[in-house]
Amino acid sequence: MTGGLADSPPDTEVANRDRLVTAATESFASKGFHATTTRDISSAAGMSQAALYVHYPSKEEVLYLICRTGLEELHSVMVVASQGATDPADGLGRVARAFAVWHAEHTALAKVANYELSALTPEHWQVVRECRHRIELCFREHLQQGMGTGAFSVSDAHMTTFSIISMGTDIARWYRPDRTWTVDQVADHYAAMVLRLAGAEHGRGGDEPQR
Amino acid sequence: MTGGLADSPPDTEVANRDRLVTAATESFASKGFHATTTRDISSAAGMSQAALYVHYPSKEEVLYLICRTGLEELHSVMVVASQGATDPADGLGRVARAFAVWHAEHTALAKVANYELSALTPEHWQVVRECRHRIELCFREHLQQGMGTGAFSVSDAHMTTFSIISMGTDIARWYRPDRTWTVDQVADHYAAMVLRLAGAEHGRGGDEPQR
DNA sequence: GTCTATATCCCGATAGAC
DNA sequence: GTCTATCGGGATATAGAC
Repeated sequence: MTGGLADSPPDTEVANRDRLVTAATESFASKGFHATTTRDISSAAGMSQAALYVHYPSKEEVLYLICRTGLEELHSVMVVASQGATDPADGLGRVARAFAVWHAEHTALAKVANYELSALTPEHWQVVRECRHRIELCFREHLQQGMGTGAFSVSDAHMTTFSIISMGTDIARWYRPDRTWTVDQVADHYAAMVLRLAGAEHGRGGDEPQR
Repeated sequence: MTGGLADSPPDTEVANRDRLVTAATESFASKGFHATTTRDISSAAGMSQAALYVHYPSKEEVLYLICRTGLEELHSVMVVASQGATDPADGLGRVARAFAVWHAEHTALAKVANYELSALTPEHWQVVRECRHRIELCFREHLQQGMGTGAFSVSDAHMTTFSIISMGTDIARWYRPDRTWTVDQVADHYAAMVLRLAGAEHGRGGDEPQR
């Protein structure tokens, strides 16, 4: 870019950029943004403290990047999961499952994107807020769709949506991969609970079409 | 205590102690422990920065006091609420209701006691951890009791307990008193959702005894 | 792009007068 | 118990050599 003849950038540069973000995500998740120093991040990435400022203008910008890209990825996963759903319960279940899988597989990222937002600048907080709103809408729209068809029975879609999201995001706080449950078990249980919250139990037999 | 003749302590002393804790709770909740300075706390309480150290040995001790007393109070509220329950569903519903009311009425305290724990010393964290465990047990015992009698239908008591607590604690993050819902509405909705998670719907009629 | 060294600032906690 | 003043340490971010 700056005038060299070689046009294949050395891999170490992008690797360093990425390692900084990875290290920051882990530290922000475990100790919190303000308890994490730029030395923590840089040394975990195998670099000097000053090297961080070559790649990112400030510690807060690193946080912003983590939150924004993380939530955009989460939203994308949810949208993809909902494609091809056959009915509201199927759609809500798919989205819930994807939500749980993502939170179980990206616990550090999820914790940062959910619990460190108060450290963002007002401008960055606005952007992240919109990401969160889209995710919220994704759940609520599925919920309201089923309420329209009679597949669900929900007294308040907003509060129910909050509860669904609370249950799911908190998976990132209590789930440990090396423990009692697999990611699939957690996701299955979560999806079942979401459908219970939606009041989606068709009688008790299970799959029989409603007559 | 220190030798004075008067034995009625001036009210301002206890008031100052309390105001420091109140101010710290608010600031820890909104900005986080590490983003809060001792000057923030003291000035919000109307005192100089050094005055904090007359009443508490360190900022971390203030956090510890807030978390411990807060969680003990919450547990106490839950125990009292469960007294006089007629059956498992009634008991779980009462505990859930109390849990929701407390979180809606003490949003700052609840946020600190749930999301600032990583700033505690290892020793203090152990104590707070036990408080949290008792609260968790309170829910899980009611759940398992109903599973024993057949009143509830739950595939995994531990995961369901986590979800119940996640839904409830997160009320402190989204509930605003001056908004759409009253505390009672939130508590009613939460209790109903908890019973859904427990699978406590007896058929569909409601109260009829199971035959 | 990475490093060492440093500027600048602010924090938690203490000292000592009143 | 409260205050003003300050110590010692460590934070973010920058400067400048390589």
